[in-house]
Amino acid sequence: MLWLVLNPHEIELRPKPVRRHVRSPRLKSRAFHDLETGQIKSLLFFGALNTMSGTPVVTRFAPSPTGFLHIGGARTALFNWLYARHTGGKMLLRIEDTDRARSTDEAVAAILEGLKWLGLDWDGEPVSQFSRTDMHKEAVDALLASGNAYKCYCSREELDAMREKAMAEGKPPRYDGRCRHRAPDDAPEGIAPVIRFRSPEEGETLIDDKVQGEVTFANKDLDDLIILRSDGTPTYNLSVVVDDHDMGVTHIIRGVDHLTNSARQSQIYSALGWDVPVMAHIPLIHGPDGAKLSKRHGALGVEAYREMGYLPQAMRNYLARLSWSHGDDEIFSTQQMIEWFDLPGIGKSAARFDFAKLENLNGHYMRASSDDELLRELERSLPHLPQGPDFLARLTPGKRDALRASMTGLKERAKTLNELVAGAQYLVAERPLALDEKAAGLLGSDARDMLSRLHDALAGIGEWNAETLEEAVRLFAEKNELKLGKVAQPLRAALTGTTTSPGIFDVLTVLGREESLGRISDQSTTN
RNA sequence: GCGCCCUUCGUCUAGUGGUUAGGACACCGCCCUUUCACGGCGGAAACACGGGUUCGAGUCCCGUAGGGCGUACCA
Repeated sequence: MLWLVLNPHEIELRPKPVRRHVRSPRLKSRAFHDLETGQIKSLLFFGALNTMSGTPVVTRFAPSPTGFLHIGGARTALFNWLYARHTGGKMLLRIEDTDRARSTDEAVAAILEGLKWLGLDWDGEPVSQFSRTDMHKEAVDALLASGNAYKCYCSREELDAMREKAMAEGKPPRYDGRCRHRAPDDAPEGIAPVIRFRSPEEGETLIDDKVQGEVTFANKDLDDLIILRSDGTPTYNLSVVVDDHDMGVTHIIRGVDHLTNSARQSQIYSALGWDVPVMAHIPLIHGPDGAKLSKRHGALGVEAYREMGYLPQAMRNYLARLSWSHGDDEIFSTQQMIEWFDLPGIGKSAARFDFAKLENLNGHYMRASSDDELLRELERSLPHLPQGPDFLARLTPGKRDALRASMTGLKERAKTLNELVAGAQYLVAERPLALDEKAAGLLGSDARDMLSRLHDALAGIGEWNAETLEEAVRLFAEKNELKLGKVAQPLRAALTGTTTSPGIFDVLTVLGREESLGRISDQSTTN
């Protein structure tokens, strides 16, 4: 809850009937329209109740489409989603595209795609804030009519000068209110005015935030903000209030960078005679070096994480643990996350993004996946992975079977899907295999001699399976008075071109007799 | 500059006046072992600093330092 503390003088000055003005026919009809769809009604029946007011919880995620969905936005979306799911409420999606110059359709698509990949769904259709400007303007008119807003004719030059002057005097840079008391008939010629909100000059505005606690702002530090641009389009702080109110948002969960906005919005809510939703301002995510997240420190679009081979469930789990905790629990299913998530579990300090931990979690989820699940996930992801398309092109049905058969051994050696692809390269490689440096180092002339003898020993095997192969290789090692490692490592190098792979008998089995013997032969002295 | 917020191992965090300050990641060592992993066991590692309040402060208060956010006709 937020509320506004007005000084008595301010209240007297203002025309009182704010409530009547805001009930414009349009706003009212919207509300009825919602009721007619039956959505509200069904919510009342089936939705969990917001303990604060007894109404169903409605959260929203409201990104601005000026770029991809970055990691901070993704976590904000996750928290909103989690809270809505936890309470049995709804999460709405609203695209804050009122800045036409900076908003793009590509960004909208990227945000939607990012949310879908993360597995965060929303209720209803995404709402374009820009499409609702008529309604926003009506609220501006209502504010104007009630005396809670006024026209300002100051030029940008004047405003800049104002700011510089205030800075020089060590005061907060703010609008000095010079048009605040201008008489309506005192309009300068030929200047398209902006509309400013008439904010209280004294007293303070208190935000009772579910995460930040009670935060107080002196009203003298909050200047008269522009709510309608000179081109007649509404600005963010006004639009947000109107939309959140109209869309029935009960809980606003967003980054702390909005805290000051919330103070101003709280004043607008009051002037409009509306209740302020429950607020929860969550800490931001910092880069690994503690500085603000930037493109160089992990503020990548979620699609970048997909390209790095992370699993959505790992991302969800990792993101959930940033500034939120449930005791010592570290790894939990999405279902548990929903059960456990609540606002009191959110801390106030910012968290650094740690790729090492994300990777560990990702490895955990890969290992925890069944072989089939992981194979499906990999196939879905291949188009997005750097080596994916090439790998996919080589993945014949037979090799896909081999991949499936090798998954158990492969997945515990990979922390990302990219590592999984790298580890599976030997399955799709063509003879003769290229050897990496370490593998080449393993294949001296002694080893190559040994390989030709081993080739002959294996060629005579009847049934080609892990058991018979292990028996044969161990026997071979014994006869040649070699430790198993002395045989297995060169064999691995010949079979995979690397020094790292799943168990060597599994490799032999999956590759099959012909391919295995061929690869061994390729590296033998006599072939 | 001004306003608001933050500060427990390197990192994410538990902790709500009395704990040997716990867990996880990362790191180090050992075990397992055909490689690499996985797994198991063990280790090192923190209450930013200074004042109060209290019989007793990581926990409450004040200050200092450091950090973050905000300060637009962006959202």
